[in-house]
Amino acid sequence: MPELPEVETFKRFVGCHALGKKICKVQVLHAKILEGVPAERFIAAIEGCCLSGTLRRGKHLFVALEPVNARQKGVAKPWLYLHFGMTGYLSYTEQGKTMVNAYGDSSRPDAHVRVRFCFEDDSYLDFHEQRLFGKAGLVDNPQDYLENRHLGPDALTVERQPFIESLQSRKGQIKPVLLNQSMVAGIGNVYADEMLFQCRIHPERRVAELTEADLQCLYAQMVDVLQNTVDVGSDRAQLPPYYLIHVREKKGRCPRDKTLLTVKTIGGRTTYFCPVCQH
DNA sequence: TTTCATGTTCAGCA
DNA sequence: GTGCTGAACATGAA
Repeated sequence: MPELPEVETFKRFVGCHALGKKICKVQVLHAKILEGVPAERFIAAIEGCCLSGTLRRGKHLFVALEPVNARQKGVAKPWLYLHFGMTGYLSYTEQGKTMVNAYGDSSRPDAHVRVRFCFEDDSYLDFHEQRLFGKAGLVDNPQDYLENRHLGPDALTVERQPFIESLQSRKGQIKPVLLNQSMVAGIGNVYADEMLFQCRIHPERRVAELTEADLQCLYAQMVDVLQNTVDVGSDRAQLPPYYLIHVREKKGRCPRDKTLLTVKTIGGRTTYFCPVCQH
């Protein structure tokens, strides 16, 4: 479920708990999570480094590695790359106490740890990913990596006009366009539904049919919805009561008019919307 | 036992 | 090249 706000929360989590710490050991508990790098090389590249910075675009997180010992100094280090797939999250454990993001699952702490980064002070950072759709890897240059994947600008930093122009350059239904990471990076299924609900736009509307007001609203709500979620540390329960997210379930009712929500597959993804107030 | 899930990528077709 | 559909990936919950 991690979309942009959750990954931003993970980024801050790393910044808060792990930045500046030296990694003395890396454990790869499930090699399938690694993307394009053998476990030995992944481990060798990271052990002995400090985590020295973080970078995020859309749902992609990069952590800068800085060599600590003299032999490695001056050598260009790759970045640690993390993608959280559908079920990924981080936890940090110090003196037997485990901290998990609001978003994470603390009921079965070790069940899906795929990579563990151990620090010199005996604390450690765990990358959890139940379904193995996520990825961990090494990237020489995050910009090139994102470019090669045709990733669009980040949804929280893209400016209004470029966003609207990019939207208008696409054809088809609005919802699949919002989910297209090459248009804007970071919007996932849940927040796409939320933006459309807040703007009262039907998810199957063609982009070409949207009015100027619709486009302006989408930009404003994209920023609002994502920023509001970041601001509550991705604890969705704290989002405003009029958000669709609280009733985004079978038999859920529209927060505005209490109409039974429609559930429909649009662009291959389960979509919730109010058949009365979204059109 | 079967269906479904919040992400991404790719094949195939128009 | 774009748009659209469906499948695949792996796991567990309902």
